[in-house]
Amino acid sequence: MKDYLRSIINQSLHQFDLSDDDISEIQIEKPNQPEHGDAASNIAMNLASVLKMNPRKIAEQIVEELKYDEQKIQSVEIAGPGFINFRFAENYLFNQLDDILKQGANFGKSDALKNQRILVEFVSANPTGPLTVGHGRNAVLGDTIANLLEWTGAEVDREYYFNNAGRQMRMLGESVRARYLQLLGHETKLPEDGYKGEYIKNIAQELIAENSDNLVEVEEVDPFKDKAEQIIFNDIQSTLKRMNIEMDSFFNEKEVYEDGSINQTVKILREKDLAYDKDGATWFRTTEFGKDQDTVLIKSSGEPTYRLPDIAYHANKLDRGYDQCIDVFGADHIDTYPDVLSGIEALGYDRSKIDVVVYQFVTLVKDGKPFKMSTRKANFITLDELMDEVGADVTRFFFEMRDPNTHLEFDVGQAKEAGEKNPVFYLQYAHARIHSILRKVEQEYTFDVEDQPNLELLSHESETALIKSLLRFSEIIQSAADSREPHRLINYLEDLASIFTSFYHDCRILGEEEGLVQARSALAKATAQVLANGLGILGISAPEKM
RNA sequence: GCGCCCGUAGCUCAACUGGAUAGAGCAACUCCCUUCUAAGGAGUAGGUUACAGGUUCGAGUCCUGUCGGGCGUACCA
Repeated sequence: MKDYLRSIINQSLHQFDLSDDDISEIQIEKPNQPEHGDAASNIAMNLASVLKMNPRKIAEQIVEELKYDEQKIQSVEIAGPGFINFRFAENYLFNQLDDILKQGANFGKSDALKNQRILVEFVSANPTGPLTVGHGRNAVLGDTIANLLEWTGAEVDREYYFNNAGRQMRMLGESVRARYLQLLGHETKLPEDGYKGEYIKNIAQELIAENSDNLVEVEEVDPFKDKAEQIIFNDIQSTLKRMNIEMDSFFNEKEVYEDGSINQTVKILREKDLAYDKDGATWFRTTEFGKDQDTVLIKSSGEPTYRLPDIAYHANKLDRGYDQCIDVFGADHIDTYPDVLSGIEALGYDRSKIDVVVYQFVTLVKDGKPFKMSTRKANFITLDELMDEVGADVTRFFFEMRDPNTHLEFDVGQAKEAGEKNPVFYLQYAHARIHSILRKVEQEYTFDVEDQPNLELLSHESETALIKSLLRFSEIIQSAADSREPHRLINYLEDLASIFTSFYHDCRILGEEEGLVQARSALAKATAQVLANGLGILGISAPEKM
């Protein structure tokens, strides 16, 4: 519809002497006030300065020349400072409703990103412990953004990047060893900065079960570290699965060392004089890219900092032919990505292909008090524990319901009191309610399959409002995908559910004249479909009974 | 000090990327279950969008400054 409105406005604009630049962007919006119609354009106001004319005058001229299909548009009005307001024709609404029913589970999909291959990298937690609430936001945002992109036609891969080498992993191994020895009765202390979580003991138990005390004399940390990694990764995978998340690939940082791309990266940077040696370390001239300081790529110990493999890894992604790479990470990593982009650019890649979604921290609120967490100190709440308390659907919903860019307060109490105060249930309830009605309709009426419902019977204002709301679904998906903001979909679904509830109260289905029963059932069914499709994108179940 | 993000109803947050009268949910108050699920609905109250300037037809949204909060600012990840 928006495209149609753009095209007819564009036609009418030919009367003015305008360059293409001036009219490239014809904005169509849904007005806040219903009396302003179903769609509005501010084009006249935007052209006022270019044309040096009164915007209302421009609007009048546009409308005068406007040729539109009366099957689609019922009326066009000029209002306020120069808005052009459109009202949709009923026939158009009925046709579109019919279309929703025909498209069913596919309604809302588009091919806007057809043939685009997109890699979404998210979670990417190193296997040093179970996923915590902090990772939860990352995981859910990444997965939902991936879903949204798939619905707009892109071919999406989900990737988990990790590092199982380095100091943290050695520390993990040492922590397991200490617990192992302790459990076997040896006097030993957990290393300074060791991992104190209960899960370390469980890993040690596992080692005892498999090896009894055979590892007591072992010098290397590997048996402890490897076992820990294996158990923790299994745990992470099962947590993700529980949240309805399935990765397409796991990328080990080790790969960019082994295939030589680390060395290659440094070599190219040196050739371009963007890397140099100082104080025994290798530096990246990030000042060339607007930073205050240069950045160390390789420490004087010979060990690269994480920035170097990060750059090589992103080059690797682009080498794999992705048109767009999206990284999801927390605000604490905000400083690293400009360096990665600079690195990518220096290597000759198009930096605009890397897109970053930064989300702000999660504050867990329990018993009305904020709860600070740290993996190493072990006073964290794992995602699994959270899901034990509130369930997977609620967990996903809470992580999705806010703008990624603002702090998220996750009130466990509110989430748990799920019954009444929880917004997730409002959506699921609306869906279940519709199915409950449809079941009854099915019992009490038998409609001929060939007998098309007469949608023109849907003339109540609650019915019209509901149809209009349903029709917005595709563009909401589009905007949520473009902006990488899943909460827009939630806002929409809540609005839709609320509009449906008004319809539910105003318009009975059972007991009405048969044609009306059929038409309203069709509308209810379309609503359930959109709710189910939307919840599906969010990774939340759409129960038919509650 | 510098960089990024945030500041909207008592609380948690929206506001379609600059549009028309700033909206929801909790909490408070008043009503509504012989009617397809009351996990619901109708209504009342609650605001100088932190503050001060600026840009323009038009600002919660953009720019500058101030105040307040979060996160960074390592040869840690």
